[in-house]
Amino acid sequence: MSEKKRIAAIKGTKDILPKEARKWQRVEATAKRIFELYGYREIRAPIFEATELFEKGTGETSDIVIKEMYTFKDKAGRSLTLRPEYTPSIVRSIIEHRLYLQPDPLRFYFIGPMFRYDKPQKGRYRQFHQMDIEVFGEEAPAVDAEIVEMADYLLKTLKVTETEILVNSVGCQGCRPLYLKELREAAEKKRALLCPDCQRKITANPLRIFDCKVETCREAARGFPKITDFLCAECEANFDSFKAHLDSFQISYIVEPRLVRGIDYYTRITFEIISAKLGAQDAILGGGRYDDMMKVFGGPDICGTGFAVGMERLVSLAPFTREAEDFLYLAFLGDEAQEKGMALARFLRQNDLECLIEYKERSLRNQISRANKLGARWVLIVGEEEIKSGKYQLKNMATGNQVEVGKEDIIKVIRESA
RNA sequence: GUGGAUGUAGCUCAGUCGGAUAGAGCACCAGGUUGUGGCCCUGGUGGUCGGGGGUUCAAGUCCCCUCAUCCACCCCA
Repeated sequence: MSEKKRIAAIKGTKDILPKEARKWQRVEATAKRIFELYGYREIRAPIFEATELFEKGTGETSDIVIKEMYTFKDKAGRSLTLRPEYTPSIVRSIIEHRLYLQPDPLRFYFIGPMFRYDKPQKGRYRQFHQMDIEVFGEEAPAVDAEIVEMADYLLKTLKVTETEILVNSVGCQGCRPLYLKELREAAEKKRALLCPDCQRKITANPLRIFDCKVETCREAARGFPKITDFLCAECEANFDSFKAHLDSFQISYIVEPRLVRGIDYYTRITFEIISAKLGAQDAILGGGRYDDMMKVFGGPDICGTGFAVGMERLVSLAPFTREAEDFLYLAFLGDEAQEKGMALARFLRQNDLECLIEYKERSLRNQISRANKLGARWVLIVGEEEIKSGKYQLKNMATGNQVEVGKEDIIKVIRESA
């Protein structure tokens, strides 16, 4: 504590303390249950991979690869990277284990930490956690719609409200380059009206001009071409079908032609679910289709689609009612009672009852006071008299009522009152 | 990487114009009550005032640097 320099958690990381971890457990359990209902199965890949995996998968022009990766050399000189996202790992795993030759559907989910060297702020951390789901080998837009529906169901189940679903199509290798060219030309004509930042974006990433908050930029951007007007016939049909399925699910969404995913591999359908309660980092989850990644890694030509949920963001939005902890505090008086008490605690735990007992002698008043502060629902008193008679005092902390019970009846009384 | 705000006890925060042993509430520990919690009363533990340097007779207070946190840009979950 009073050492010269105390060691603190690394910038952008944080401890999830027990109270908070309880929320995470609830959210994760709910998500797993729902993912499994839709036929997804858990997959777990290593936390670090060959750096090349992300350079090729996430994309060498993406911000993530250019400036946000935790890359290091191991003792043999290999370049390794703490994963900044999960999709490339899954693709690698599928190829490595030839999972596409299995009869099982290629539907996976995953929960775990990711690492990006970003400047921390609200909803953004250097170690953060994502839940990912991915489907491979299904190109029908019905599956994209089903994914959005599943995400929607997850949020509703967790009682996350006031969210918006944004959808877009970023086109394919055929139509997107054409659009970008048109957009650049349109922006170039209005260069004088744009802020310095947006002038830079004209060449770097013209789609981002749409995000600018400067009024003159917004004004100018209104006249710019939209990707949705440039989709090729196939992409347009694909997008229309996707939207039609969402309509039949009666899921409302907003077509947002400005929705660009900052990862290079996306093709066609992309989507995001946002909440205004999150601040500047407003995406709870985001995803889309990546039809070319498997090929890029020398695997079969299998398409993929999926999304990633930001756990920190989701947990912060999910309302959480703390339930009373159903546990028993065992109060003992004297050495003999301590021995008896420890044996009793063991017995109760083996009968599936959470049980706490002190390790040093304290007054009964003190013990019951502690039981109260800790939130115990029951106190079992073990003193000399109880040991003699084999009957213990079982106190209900909420009502203050106290009954005398034998060892075998403790569990019974507690279960019956629940 | 750029910009702004904030750092005083475990938590929330006072601390005047630079002035004496750095405070409060909550929390924690003990006692008031030899075998019965919550309320109340009494006492106690806990701080190198984020760190370093400077100005000054004197710095929690003023100046510089640094670190951390928060917020925003960028980008994303």
